[in-house]
Parts: sequence; structure tokens; C-alpha cells
Amino acid sequence: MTTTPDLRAAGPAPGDAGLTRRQSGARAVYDLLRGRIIDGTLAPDARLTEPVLSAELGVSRTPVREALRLLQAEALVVELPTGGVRVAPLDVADARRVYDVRARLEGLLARDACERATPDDVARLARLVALMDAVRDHEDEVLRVGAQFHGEIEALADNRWGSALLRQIRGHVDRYRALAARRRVGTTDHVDEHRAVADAIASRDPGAAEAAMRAHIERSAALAEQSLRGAGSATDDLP
Amino acid sequence: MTTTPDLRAAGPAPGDAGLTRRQSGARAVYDLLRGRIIDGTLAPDARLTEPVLSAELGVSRTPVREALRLLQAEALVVELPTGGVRVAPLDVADARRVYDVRARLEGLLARDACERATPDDVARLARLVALMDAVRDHEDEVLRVGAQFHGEIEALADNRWGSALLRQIRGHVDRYRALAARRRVGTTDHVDEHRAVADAIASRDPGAAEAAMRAHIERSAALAEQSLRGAGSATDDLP
DNA sequence: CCGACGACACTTGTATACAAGTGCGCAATC
DNA sequence: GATTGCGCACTTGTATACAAGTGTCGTCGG
Repeated sequence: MTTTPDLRAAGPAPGDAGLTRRQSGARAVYDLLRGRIIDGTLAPDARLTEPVLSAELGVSRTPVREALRLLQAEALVVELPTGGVRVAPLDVADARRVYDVRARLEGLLARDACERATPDDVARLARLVALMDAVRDHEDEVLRVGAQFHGEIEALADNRWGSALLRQIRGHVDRYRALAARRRVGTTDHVDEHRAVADAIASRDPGAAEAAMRAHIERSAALAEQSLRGAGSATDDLP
Repeated sequence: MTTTPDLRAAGPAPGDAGLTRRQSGARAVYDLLRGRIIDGTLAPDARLTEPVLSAELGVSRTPVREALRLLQAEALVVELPTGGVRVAPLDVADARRVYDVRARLEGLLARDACERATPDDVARLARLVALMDAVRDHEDEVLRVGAQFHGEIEALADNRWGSALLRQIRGHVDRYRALAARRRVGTTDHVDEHRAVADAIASRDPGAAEAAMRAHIERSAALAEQSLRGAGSATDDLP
């Protein structure tokens, strides 16, 4: 039942088969498949074959193949011994590893950001924390502002490699997050943790900034792990 | 002059055009180009076009294209605004960033290795350090054993994500190392640093293991940076 | 002599055609 | 009835063909 995903966005021949067409094609296929894998529409272990994707999306095998290779480089799909690919399995133990890596990378970015931040930047970070505090009770607002905070730090860090590698695993983080979201276990507020990061940066203490950010991510990891635990076969509530 | 690299391994038509042919083709092209970029045969900023590579390697554009995409995912080539690709430029400031990231990742791996190492593993690491000490005067032996040490730790860590991301930047590390090798500045011995890592693992102190490994990489970074400094336009002694 | 216009050659992106290898299912036989 | 052999359908990997966009070079006009 998990073999054939439901990419039934449109028929084979008809015009825009779910992808915007004015984009570069391969990129569009990549974005589409990536989204479906992250949100669970494409179930873990689902086999993806070029001909059926090609037919369902209304493009030739060439862009499909390219998209598949991109996803493979990102490890969102894994290569089968025979040469095909399937959606990467979800493994709770693996989630921990993803967060471990993320903690180090974001920690490094926080350090770099600390070393480059101008007074204006510090003020902006403080404003974001205050804003986050203000919307404390509205969960999605907190999430939105939180993402903005992390984005701001990443931008400040101006660390091409840290960002690149972070981007590499972001898909997987989002994937586990999407899964955890279904087993909602009350979100704890990370406002104080963010404030700790902002304060460390304001104090011009790179080591403290790195440590604070790392601790923050590790706490998120523990939370996510808790949500995921008991998921057993992670495919339980997936289509 | 930098537009056409010297992939003249063989003519267009003739049999094995420098690539082993029994490999998957695209993979062979990828390996070949990757090696040439790392060792400097393909100069930074050199433009790579599918038709000429295709002709010079004696394969069609399809595998060449695939190899190029792989290299792009690894950031060994960068996309031009027009769509083509060129060999990623060498930037000393960037080298520092690469090593920063590597320090965190290898630090994490050392921690994980520490948490999983059996007494046998600890003994093996100690043996490697002793061996390294023994061959202290033979530079390439030191390098070889050192690589083995790092590989052992990575294997022990059994951290898929750490390894994957480390692999992502390894090409760049090797590239800067190859460049630094030409401006040889006496290698300092890292034997003691390795011993510190091994000792921390033997003491079952994950935090110390991580810190020791990170410090070790950061010292390597400083060394590499020193070698690279003054390189100015990094393409000076490149073909 | 300098600037602008036009055509060309070149590039990538996509589609299709071809070849080879592999696993699966069916059928016939022991 | 179980097993083994054959044949088919399917897959990926590669090659080639086609279309569109873009930069450049040459030439013509001011």
C-alpha cells in the first residue's frame, strides 16, 4: 500500500500537472517531490521510479532523473541496490543525530554572528526576542518569529559553509518536525533560550553564544525525540 | 587561457578515454573531474561546458551533465548566472570556514565515538597513536596513520549524518590541503593532539574528546591558513 | 573614429530513442 | 504438489535530436 504515492495532482497529458512549468522543470520536480517527502505525502520507503513520475508529472524522464539525483544528494531518497531510489526511511534514532549535527552548526553560526554583529544587529535580535515574548501565547507566531531569529543569526554569521551544510539537513529536520507535529506534545517556550543567545551576542561573548545556541537546539532535540518516541513504525499515520 | 582545461587523457573516439568504463560512467566522470579539481589540474574559475567535456571524455552529454550536478551539489563547481558551471574559486577566508565546520563535525564524531568505544577500540586507538609516534619522522607515514586515526573515529562514531556532512566538505579540505602542500611550511606534528583525543576517549570523557578533537582541527586550520596566506591570487602556481 | 544593430555560434534544458541488466511470474516437469 | 527453468516486462543508463535563450563578433551607419 505504501508502494504507490498519490501524486495524482493531474493527469499525464493535461497542461500544468501540478508544477508551475515556468520554473526550470527539474527544479520544479525537485521542489514538488521534496515537499511531498517532508510533509509525508510520499511515505517512507516508497519506491520512486522515473517512468511513473515522468508520466504523472507530465515531463520527460530527464528532469525527473535530475530531481531524483538532487534528492539523493540530500539523502531524502536512498539508492536501492538495483539502482532505483526510494524515500528515505524515518528513524527516531536518526533524528537525534540530525539534531546533534544541527546543534553544532547553528552553534558555530551563533559564534560567527556574535563576532560580526553591529550594535544595530544586536538591537534587532533583542527586538525579535521581545516580540517573541509578546506573542508567547500564539504558537504559530512564536514559531514564525523563532524561524526569523534563526534566519537573522544565519545571515549575520555570513558563513557560507555552515549555511550550506545546515541547508543540507534542514529538509530532514523539517521532516521529523512534521512527523512530531502529529503527535503534539505541548510546545515548551523557547523564548528564554533565544534570549540567552541574544544576550550572549550582546555581551560579545562568542563562546557563550555558541554554547547557548547549542543548548537551545539540544533542548529542541530532546523535545522532538520525546514526541517521536512511541511512534514505533514511523509510518503509522502516514498515507 | 584558463577556459580550456587539459583533460586530454585521450581522444574523443578511442576506447577508454581515461575513465575505466566498467564503472557507471557518470560516476567515472564525477570521480575524474573531482580529482582534477582537488589536485588543481582544473584551475579555479575554469569554465566547464558539457559539450567539450563530452567530446574530450568520449561520453555523451548525459553522464557529463549528471557528474556536473553532483559536483555542484558538493559546491566544487558553482553555477554561472547564465546556467553553466565553473570550478569553484579558492578563497583563503573560505578555508577557515571549511575548517571551522570540520572542527565541529569531527568533534561531534569524537564524542559519539567516545560513547560507543569498547576497550578493544580504545586499545586500537592507542596503538595508532603509538604507531604515529614511532613514524614521527616520516612525514607521509604520519599523514597516512593520521588519516587512519580519523577514519577509525568516524567508524566508531557510527553517526550517519556527521559522516555525510563531513564527506560533503572533505573535497574542499583536500583541495586547500593540496594547495597548501605547494607552499610547504614545515609540518608540525599532531601526534600529541591525537594522543589527547585518544586519552579522552580512553577516559570515557565525551566532552573532553569533543574538545580535544575540535582543538586539533583548529590547530590544523591555523597551520593551513598560515600556509595559504600570501597566496594572494590563489591561482598563481596553478596550470 | 565610435556607436549601435544584426546575425551567428554556442550554450543549456528538454524530449525521445536505444541497449542492457535484473527480477518476477508462469508454466512444465520430476 | 514442489521445484526448476524459461520468458517477459520493467527498470536504469546512455546516446542523440530538438528548441530556446544569450553573449559575442562583425559590420554598417552616423
